[in-house]
Amino acid sequence: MSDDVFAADGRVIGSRALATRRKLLDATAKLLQEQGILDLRVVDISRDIGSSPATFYQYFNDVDEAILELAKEATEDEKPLVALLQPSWNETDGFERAGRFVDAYMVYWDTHHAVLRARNLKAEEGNRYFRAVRTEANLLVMDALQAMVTEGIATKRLPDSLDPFTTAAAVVAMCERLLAFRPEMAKRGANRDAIRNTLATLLYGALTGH
Amino acid sequence: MSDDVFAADGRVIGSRALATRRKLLDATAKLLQEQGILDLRVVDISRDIGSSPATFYQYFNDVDEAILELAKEATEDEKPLVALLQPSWNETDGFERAGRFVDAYMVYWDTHHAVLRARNLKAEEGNRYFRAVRTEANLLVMDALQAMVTEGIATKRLPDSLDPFTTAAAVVAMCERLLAFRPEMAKRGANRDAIRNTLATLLYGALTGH
DNA sequence: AACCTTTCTGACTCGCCGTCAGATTTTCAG
DNA sequence: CTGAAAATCTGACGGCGAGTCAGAAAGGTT
Repeated sequence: MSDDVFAADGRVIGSRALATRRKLLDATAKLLQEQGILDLRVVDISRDIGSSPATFYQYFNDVDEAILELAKEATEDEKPLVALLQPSWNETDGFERAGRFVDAYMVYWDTHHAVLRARNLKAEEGNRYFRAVRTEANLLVMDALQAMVTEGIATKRLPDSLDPFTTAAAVVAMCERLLAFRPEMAKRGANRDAIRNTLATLLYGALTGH
Repeated sequence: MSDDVFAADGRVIGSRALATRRKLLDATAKLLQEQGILDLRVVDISRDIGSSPATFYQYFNDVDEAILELAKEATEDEKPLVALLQPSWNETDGFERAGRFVDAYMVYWDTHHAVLRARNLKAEEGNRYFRAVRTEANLLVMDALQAMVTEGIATKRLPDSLDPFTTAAAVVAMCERLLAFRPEMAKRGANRDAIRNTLATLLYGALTGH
């Protein structure tokens, strides 16, 4: 397997081109954050790196392809989260570790929220490539979460009306979406610590039954 | 206060125009569902009702305005959900009532998911009007949820590390987002009943502490 | 029927998308 | 160092959808 990066026409690209491609990706991420996916235009991305639209199409067939690449890069940053779930949380340090997981998740979300939001929208609208990337990212964490729930059910701390896979999905869903609400919750008085502790309490309860 | 409906230029419209406006809203909802917000074009909406783009602009300043109207209509359908949360769930019938709430929420979501997704995207991207509509919709249910959590903390069934407002937000977040995952979860073996029961169990636990 | 009001639309300008031929820059053999 | 080949970049263009407006069409009133 090769680490070569390809242009839109399939040829392998050199270091100058690689740098241009990188600048395009960074500009895409920046504008996605500033303007949102609905107002993201290839013209603006190109202009941002002092180049012409044609250059963008040298490296990506369309804007989606660039966003997809960014989504894949974001997935990389999700991998370290798994370590915070293993081994399973126990009664001694479980709640504290749940808090650390939430902290790490918040940093991850803050770093990538514009890209993740775009990824999720595309996935929900049925785009297979974005679905695949989202599923891969979610499964990373969900495998570990699912194992925790299964263990909780086996030791009778959790009711067997919980389906482990669905519970894992629910936990991911809660983390993702609650953080999307944060700006508005802040206006209504819920500060970062309240959110952190509440989320940690809910996760600790749902995953371990303690 | 009047129930008059206005055209984009502010004049009150008659019954023929009202019917046209209705057709445009219905077509917008349909195409939003079929094609997603990223590919929603005024040309298509107009064509769908056998009319010209100019007609659309008689009634809405842009596509957002039509979607906002649909989002307001969806909020109406959320109101009945509140009744399922009052009075608070107790040990006798609580779990069963949680299940009924989840059922109703699923129907609500299935009916309006395309519009709600668009509403949420716009709200998350910072659009104040969509934020206001989303907040209003969420508060409907969250007020009741928050009361349940406050009661659970007062009776020591729930830990006081939970912030009632945040917990209510987390519950709404979980419902909303988990349902968005549903199509993919189905592929991995989680059927409707598993989702329903898991969600009901999690809600019952998080809201009442039972 | 003549006139007035409401509603609809053809036709236009503008800006972005995506393409391609050719210009520019870099590489490297001799 | 030089000149030719390879890699990279871009000006300019056709096509399409957004949004506007003047005037056409439909409907209502007397």
